[in-house]
Amino acid sequence: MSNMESKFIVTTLTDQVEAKIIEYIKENKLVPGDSLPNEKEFVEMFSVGRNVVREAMSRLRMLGILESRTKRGIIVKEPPLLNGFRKVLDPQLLSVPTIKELMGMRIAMEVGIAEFLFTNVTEKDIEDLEQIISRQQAIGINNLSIEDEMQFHKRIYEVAGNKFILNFYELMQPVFVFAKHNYESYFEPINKKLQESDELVTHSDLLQAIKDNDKNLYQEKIRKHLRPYWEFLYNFNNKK
Amino acid sequence: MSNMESKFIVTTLTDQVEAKIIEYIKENKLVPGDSLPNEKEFVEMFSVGRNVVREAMSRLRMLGILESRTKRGIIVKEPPLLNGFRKVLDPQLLSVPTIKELMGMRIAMEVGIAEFLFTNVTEKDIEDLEQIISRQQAIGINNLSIEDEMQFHKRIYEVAGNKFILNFYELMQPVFVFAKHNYESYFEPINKKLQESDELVTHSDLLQAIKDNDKNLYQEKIRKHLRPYWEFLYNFNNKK
DNA sequence: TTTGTTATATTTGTAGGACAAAAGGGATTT
DNA sequence: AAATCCCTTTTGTCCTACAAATATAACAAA
Repeated sequence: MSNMESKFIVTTLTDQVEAKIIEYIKENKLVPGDSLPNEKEFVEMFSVGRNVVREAMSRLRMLGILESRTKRGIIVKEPPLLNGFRKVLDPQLLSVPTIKELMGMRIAMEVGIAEFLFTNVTEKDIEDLEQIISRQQAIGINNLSIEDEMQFHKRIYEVAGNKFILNFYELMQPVFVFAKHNYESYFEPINKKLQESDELVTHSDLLQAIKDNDKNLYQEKIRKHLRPYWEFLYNFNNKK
Repeated sequence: MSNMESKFIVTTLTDQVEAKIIEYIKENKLVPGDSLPNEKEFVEMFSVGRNVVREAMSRLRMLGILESRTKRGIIVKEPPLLNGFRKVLDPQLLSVPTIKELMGMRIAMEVGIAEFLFTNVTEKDIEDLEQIISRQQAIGINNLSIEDEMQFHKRIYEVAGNKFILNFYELMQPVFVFAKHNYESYFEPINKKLQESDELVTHSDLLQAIKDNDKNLYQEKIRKHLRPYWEFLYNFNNKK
């Protein structure tokens, strides 16, 4: 079975059993709600110790693929998509290049959801967004508190109506908050330069594009709005 | 958010220890490369059995947050972002509404990466895309083989230059392949309707927009190109 | 017969011991 | 000083044991 019988054991038994359990689910076409064999049966099926089976199932349980209750056995679940992603998205664990890619992802998402935003937006949504903007308090040049900054964008995602994208955005927030906290001194000069060249885009500008029902303009503006983060990360990366 | 609010929310010791180990990493500001206490020390630190500590660490090892080698102990790693995501992205485990949200994500991404696509694209990239299109063989109305369909889009992502987004797309592929396989009969009528209304967009149309350096047109066209999938899922959802 | 209660057996969660394999560190030899 | 060998530590795996939960069977009551 394991043709890599060398000093470098890259796959542990747990890794293998984890894969085998997933394989079992696929082969037997189990869908959410169906029940799996219990631990003992897997132990016999794979000829491994109970610990190995338990570790493998523990992983799948964490991801939300499995759920087990004492005596009732183990059932397959529809997993929350971002369970594992959440735990990995710790700014402390990620390098700047990785954070830069995440920022690129965010820009792409916010530009892209304009497609949904403009078909879904209602008068009430626009009022909400106006309210949010009116409560914002600028600190320096286009520099809002984390909460204010988040609130507006989150509302945009909500209007767009894709829960997965919204969850995704919320998970990525800590990373951006971290970046903003740690490198705030970088943003001010970038913002200043943008302001001088008349390229600075505020939330009001974004809302105006929504009111005008000008999707292309909105996409252009959201890109520019997020540009300071992007530019900072780009510079940081090059310097390093 | 992702917690299914069942009557009995059971947090096992393993869940708690998993959280505590992450907490330990944060509190001690451990970064990739730093080493953790060994199993025994965690056992004493948290007053639990070794199995519990091992299960918790096994999870973190799977996500790529930890790496352990015999005797050298355990070190913190920069985790691959999509390790956990990959395992839950099994079309067999996901419901149609979830797949629909993923499709929305894809549309947003492909519209959004136009921002990067148009700044990065070179003459050679355009030649490549032309080559890819020339090798494609249509089956029915704008219906390509999975491989042909994938190849073009993958190349677009590559040109855009964000590895995370590319990985993300590649992970989602099986889901879309599954949808296409299972519901192929739905696509033909949708495509036919689009063709009659002159709204059908082929890869050639997309490439033309790139050649013309018309970003807004490209974004409009990529949305329409992906629309059959979207529409199918929308209909399917409503019917169900 | 049906319903309600109790007892039994099964299954997961947790603890802890044992041993093999790997690898760092130190002692020994050349 | 360099190479070699031995000891010890640490992870990976197996095993036994027991507590808690609960499905199932057995039994009692209506």
